[in-house]
Amino acid sequence: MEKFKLTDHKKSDEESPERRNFVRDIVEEDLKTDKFGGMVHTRFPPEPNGYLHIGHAKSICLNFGLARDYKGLCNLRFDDTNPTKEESEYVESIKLDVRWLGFDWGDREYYASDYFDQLYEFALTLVRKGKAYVCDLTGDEIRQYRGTLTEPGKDSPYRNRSVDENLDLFQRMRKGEFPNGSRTLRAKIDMGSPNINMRDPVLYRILHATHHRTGDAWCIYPMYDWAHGQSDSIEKITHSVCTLEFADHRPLYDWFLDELGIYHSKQIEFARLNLTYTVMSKRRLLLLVEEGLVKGWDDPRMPTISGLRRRGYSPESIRLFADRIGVGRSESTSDVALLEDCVRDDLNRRAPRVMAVHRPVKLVLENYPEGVVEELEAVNNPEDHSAGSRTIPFSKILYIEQDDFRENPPKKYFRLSPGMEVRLRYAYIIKCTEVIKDKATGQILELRCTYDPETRSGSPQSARKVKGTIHWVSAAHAKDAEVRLYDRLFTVENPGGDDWRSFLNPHSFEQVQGCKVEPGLATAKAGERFQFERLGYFCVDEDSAGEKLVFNRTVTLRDTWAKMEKATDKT
RNA sequence: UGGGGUGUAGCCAAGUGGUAAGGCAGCGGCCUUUGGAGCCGCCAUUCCCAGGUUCGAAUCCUGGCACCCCAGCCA
Repeated sequence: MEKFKLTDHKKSDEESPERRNFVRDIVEEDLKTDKFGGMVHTRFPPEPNGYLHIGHAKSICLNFGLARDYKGLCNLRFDDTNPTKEESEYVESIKLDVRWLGFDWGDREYYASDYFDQLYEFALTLVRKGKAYVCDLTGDEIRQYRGTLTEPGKDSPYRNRSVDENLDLFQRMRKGEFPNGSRTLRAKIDMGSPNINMRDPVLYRILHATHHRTGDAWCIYPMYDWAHGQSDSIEKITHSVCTLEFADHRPLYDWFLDELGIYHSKQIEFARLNLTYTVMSKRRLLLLVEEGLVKGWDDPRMPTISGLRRRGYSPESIRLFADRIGVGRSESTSDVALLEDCVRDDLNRRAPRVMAVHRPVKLVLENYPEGVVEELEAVNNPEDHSAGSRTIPFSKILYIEQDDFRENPPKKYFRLSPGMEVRLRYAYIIKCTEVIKDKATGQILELRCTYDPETRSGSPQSARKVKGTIHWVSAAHAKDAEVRLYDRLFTVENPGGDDWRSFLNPHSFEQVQGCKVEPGLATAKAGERFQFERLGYFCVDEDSAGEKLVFNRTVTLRDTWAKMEKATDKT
């Protein structure tokens, strides 16, 4: 259909070479010096204690992206060393999210808990070397002995137990002879270290708890520091990428690997993602869910992968975002507008166009014949010739957007108003002749218009210049739909402090009933994405069923008119 | 005088001694049967500050300043 302009566009950023970042520099340098035998093997190590969010997506894209680009591998490893917080439900959601994002870990699905035996053996090795001891101090005492940020700690009175005694005690810890919290296994390093992580860190704690995978096989569980690096080593991870707060742990990470004399992975820290107008910590996200401030982990307002998915974000758009924000070591907060730009960028190329009216107002074409229905051709996607076209019904009674009519139009308002002309997309040019209102309330009930039969789309007369084009739907043929509009979850860029909840945006969710959509949408399936012309990108919600159509607004289209109005409001 | 880290535009971010990429946001304009998309242009004489080295410094040196992280038997 050549009468409508089809646009060409530059190719996706995703297809262009990856941008430079310091992690890639390190990897390339290691490849050049053959530090890891030419291998690149990364891992994504989530703790299954919550749902993944967009910050995890950054890490996933980094780790799996490194493996992809340097012909290496990336493992999925669950860091499940704390049975009191972890659940299988989270394992499943994490796997689904990583897969949905487009990454594949092959058969390399690992669990730190797979290594409990090995880790225990490693601990025995350390004990035998005199580099670890069983400590009977209570939690409180350990804290007191640890010293402070500015004062060194002091040695535990149990620090110099004999190897034999340590061996005996540790084995009995493992057998379950002692109650929770009564003893720990600690590394013997340096209580005077300026790095608190080196002040005899706890390796094992006693926890009589059922683990989601190992059941009751264990009652001692390894701490993060003890489990993580050794797990990396067991898997022969070359580059162990983690977030900045673990930089202080690196000396300990290295110490364990050196003492054990095993494969030495390299830990590299990068800055975690922060996003404006939302919160990202698992703790806060959990609170939002638990306190019912949102409808669940997959509430479309949540920055979780599942929330973004339900909102209509595509995996491509999230990967594009990850590429565009880059990877660095300086703490930063990315503008959510960039994320929004990424979905628009992706969906603009791919989402079929469709006409839908949010808040309908009836429009009657006085000079249009009664009972006639025309089938008009409409382009499915002006960005994609191959998407073809469809046919949409047109008749005497239509619905248009309330917002597309103003009785007293402001300057530069190009839409419909009394006596003015406007084009109905893919149809005719019409003129408004009368406004019928409710006498009591003044509410507009109906617009009376005439159409110009010469201007049917595609005819020579249709080339006539008219300021505005609006969307519409034929009243008799339209399907009813519910549309859910979402806005930013918070009203401020950085909702921090104890009262962060007070910045929740009361208008972040609006449910609009009685929307009218073109008939072809009746068969749309959950997850399908569309552009509602002039309004935004929408996707079919999973609540959609049979006759009941439900759409989520992913993001609005860029709206320069709204921007202009807002600007003039201010002056 | 605890340790670790970071400071390049409103937000991200390249830059690795040779005269400040790119994206988002913003601002103009063109084009348009989506006020969409696309296209064009503008947007850091200066890189936290102050000294120094050098023909030449965001890059090197010295000294400051600011911010973030660490005192879980969480990860």
